[in-house]
Amino acid sequence: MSKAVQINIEGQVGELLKRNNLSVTDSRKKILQLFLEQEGALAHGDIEKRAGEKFDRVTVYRTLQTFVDKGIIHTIPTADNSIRYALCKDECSAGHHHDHHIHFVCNNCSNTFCLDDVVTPEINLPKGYSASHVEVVVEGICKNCKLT
Amino acid sequence: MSKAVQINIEGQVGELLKRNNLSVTDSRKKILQLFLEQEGALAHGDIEKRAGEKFDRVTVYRTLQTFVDKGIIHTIPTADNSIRYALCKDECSAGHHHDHHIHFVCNNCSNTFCLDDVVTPEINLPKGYSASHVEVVVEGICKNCKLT
DNA sequence: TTTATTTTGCAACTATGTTGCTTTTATCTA
DNA sequence: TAGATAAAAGCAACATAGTTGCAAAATAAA
Repeated sequence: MSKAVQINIEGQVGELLKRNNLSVTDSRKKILQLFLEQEGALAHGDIEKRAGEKFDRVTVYRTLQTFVDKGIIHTIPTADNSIRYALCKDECSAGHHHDHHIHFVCNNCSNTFCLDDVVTPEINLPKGYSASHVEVVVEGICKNCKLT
Repeated sequence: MSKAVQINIEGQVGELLKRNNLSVTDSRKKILQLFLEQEGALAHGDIEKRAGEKFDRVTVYRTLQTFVDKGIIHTIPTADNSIRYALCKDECSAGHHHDHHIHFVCNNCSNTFCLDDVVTPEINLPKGYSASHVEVVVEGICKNCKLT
């Protein structure tokens, strides 16, 4: 990553935290930075590793929970029972997530992506059922891994 | 449950195990019976509790894994990071699951149901992505919990 | 019924997630 | 900018979830 982009991300991080009424701390800056630098989603374990063993495990848990609560990141359930986290788009706010896109898990690189342009389909439920949220996770091969 | 139905289920259980080349043991019978008696899906914890503390935790893990491998049950990922298990329809076989239905998690009773009649929709993926499996989990209120 | 194979239970271990409390850090205000 | 106040981090201890190796027990086969 170029120096210019690096500086830009550092600027974004402080902004984003303040906009959500969060005090700006080292761990929050570092973890948020990881998300901004990263194309796909991150699991808790990834973050612990990539934060350079600088922060306590508990801090990572609490930071992620705070970010979810504030609508900065959202969770993605996957078949292997390991929750992934990814940045929300701007429409999300504290206590109110508005992510209607689908998620894609690559069977090759095992990265998880938000496909922001693919909205969740309407599901025709049987009589008596009513939906409040629809989660779609597609498994397959991502565009970086496809055979050309 | 009536006596007649009970006997019928016990019969099914042995059949189902033999058909899948599994030796018929107490724990397999008991756990499979739980699934047959149950409308919704079961989490690992449910099974441990409802098997009456008769079996070792490890046995439950291994039995569930065996059933998944043989195509007797399938897993359902949920947002709270607790995998649920449910019976497969007959089309599934060892190493080859064919479940194309969607799953429904009730926010009231927190039961999980397979909606076998609702097939997973076609998803239009961006260029470069290819899908091998689509998982749809709908949250909301189930037909047993709806206000009438 | 005996033998061979599979499965279970146990013990120990690793990983994952949570809670209470003290110390440290960030923010607010004078 | 320094001190007061509020928030977050770190630590320790704990709770839960999941795994592995191995000996004992149960099942299936001969």
